[in-house]
Amino acid sequence: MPTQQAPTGDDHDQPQPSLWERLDRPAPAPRSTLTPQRIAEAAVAIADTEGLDAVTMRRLATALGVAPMAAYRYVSGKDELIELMVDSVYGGLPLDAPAADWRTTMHALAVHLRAMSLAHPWIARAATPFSLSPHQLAVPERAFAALAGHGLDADTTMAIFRTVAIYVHGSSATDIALQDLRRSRGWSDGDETRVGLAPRMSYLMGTGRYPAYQQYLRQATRKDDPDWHFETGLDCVLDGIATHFGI
Amino acid sequence: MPTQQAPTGDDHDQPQPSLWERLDRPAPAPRSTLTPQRIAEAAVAIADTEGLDAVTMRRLATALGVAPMAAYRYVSGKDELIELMVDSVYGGLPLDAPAADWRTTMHALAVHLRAMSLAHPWIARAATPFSLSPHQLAVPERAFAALAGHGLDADTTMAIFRTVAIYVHGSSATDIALQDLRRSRGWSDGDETRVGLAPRMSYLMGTGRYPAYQQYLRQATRKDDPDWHFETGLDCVLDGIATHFGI
DNA sequence: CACTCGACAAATACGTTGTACACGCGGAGT
DNA sequence: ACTCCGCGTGTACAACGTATTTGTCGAGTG
Repeated sequence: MPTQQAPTGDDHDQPQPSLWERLDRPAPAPRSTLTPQRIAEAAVAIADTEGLDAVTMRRLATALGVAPMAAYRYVSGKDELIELMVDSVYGGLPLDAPAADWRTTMHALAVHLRAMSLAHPWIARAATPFSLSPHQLAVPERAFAALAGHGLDADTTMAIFRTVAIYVHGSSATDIALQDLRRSRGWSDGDETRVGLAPRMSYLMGTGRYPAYQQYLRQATRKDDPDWHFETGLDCVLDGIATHFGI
Repeated sequence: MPTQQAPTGDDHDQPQPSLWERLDRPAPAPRSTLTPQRIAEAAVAIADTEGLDAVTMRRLATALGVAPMAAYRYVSGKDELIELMVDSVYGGLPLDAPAADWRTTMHALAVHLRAMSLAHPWIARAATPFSLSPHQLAVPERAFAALAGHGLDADTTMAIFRTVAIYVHGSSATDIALQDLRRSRGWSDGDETRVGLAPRMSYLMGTGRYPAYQQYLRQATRKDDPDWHFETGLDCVLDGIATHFGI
């Protein structure tokens, strides 16, 4: 029913709603000042607790206590909203003073980036490692500074940073994908996940087309240790940089 | 939550026969015009030419010449549709016979995976490198076979594959993100992109907060050569594996 | 101090999406 | 020949992003 509760229906009878009528109307609209920061923080909070898909212009608006379209004064659309969210999170990245050697600095950078991704599991899906936002740019800036002074040319420096950044980004994204699968299926620990995946697995292994993979499943002992995998891969990447460029 | 539709009572054996299991059971009947293969191919065709967002259940249905809901007989929802699309593309991956040494095999695998990602630019966004679909599983299977015989334990073997796969995936995803940005803004070559990005860039550089990055921009000469970056990073990763594990 | 006006938020509306549900048809098994 | 089951159709709905219109606050001006 297209009902309309607007009290201004027949105003020739009563020029304006009476004082009492006005009095218990919901709220005089506290005129909360909206800022990009507040918008970003609210959106990040929603994404952190309910996932990126829960970040809806309407949901964001109710979280901010404003009307659905209010945020459009500050962002041109949802894409910009997400850019804003990503930059906001990168703003919280700890960029400690560069260590003596490049490797320590790059390792620390990688660890911090990973921690950031895991704390905001939506960010890997929302961001490319190389967007041109102020706080994201601070990451290559730090890396370039750490790599300077080894006689590397600009392209090589970028290639090194790119390789590390991509590895960290992809590694976190992989961990998070599994985490999301778990959450969406309601599995808590690794064993429950294995049980949940068992039908699919036993079908696939039953085909006999994956003997090497099957052997891996039987012998592996660190399948549930993403940190070990992360560190091992990162060491590989850093070792590779060191030997490939002799630094 | 007691959520189980079970429209027909023959599934008390197994709750869900898992897409893939259903897939290679004998062709149900020639009388139906719709098959998972046809659905997957049509969806992939749409995604290839118009992007992943253009893959809509309705759009897919019209491409197949059927009613909007028809595909739901074969996939339980859009998620399964995308799984099907990804597996279909992986099915076209050339897995040539393993070479003598692991490095050649892994390098070839990486190159083929990259070619596949660039040919279907939506796939990096749609897939994790480690989904459990039949054709995707063939990739680690091949890698494990290539790495066998070096005395590596199962966890290490997986770590190596994981590192390479993540690098390839992330590298392609990065290239594609830039490509998408170009296409969405209508920029054709690298120069046009630079012109389009100039305002943003000059603002950011004007803040003076990124001296090292600014220097990179001045000195770099291979900014538009993603293949060079890919190969350089891949060589790093493979070198790292070789030295880290002494193989 | 009254008034105007521009900036901002509210309200409403539209087109599109994924998908639940009930229906009709047509060939295979009895 | 009749039945039944699997397959495609049609209709419907809630939720989404966002364009457009409408109201209202508060600073600037005389």
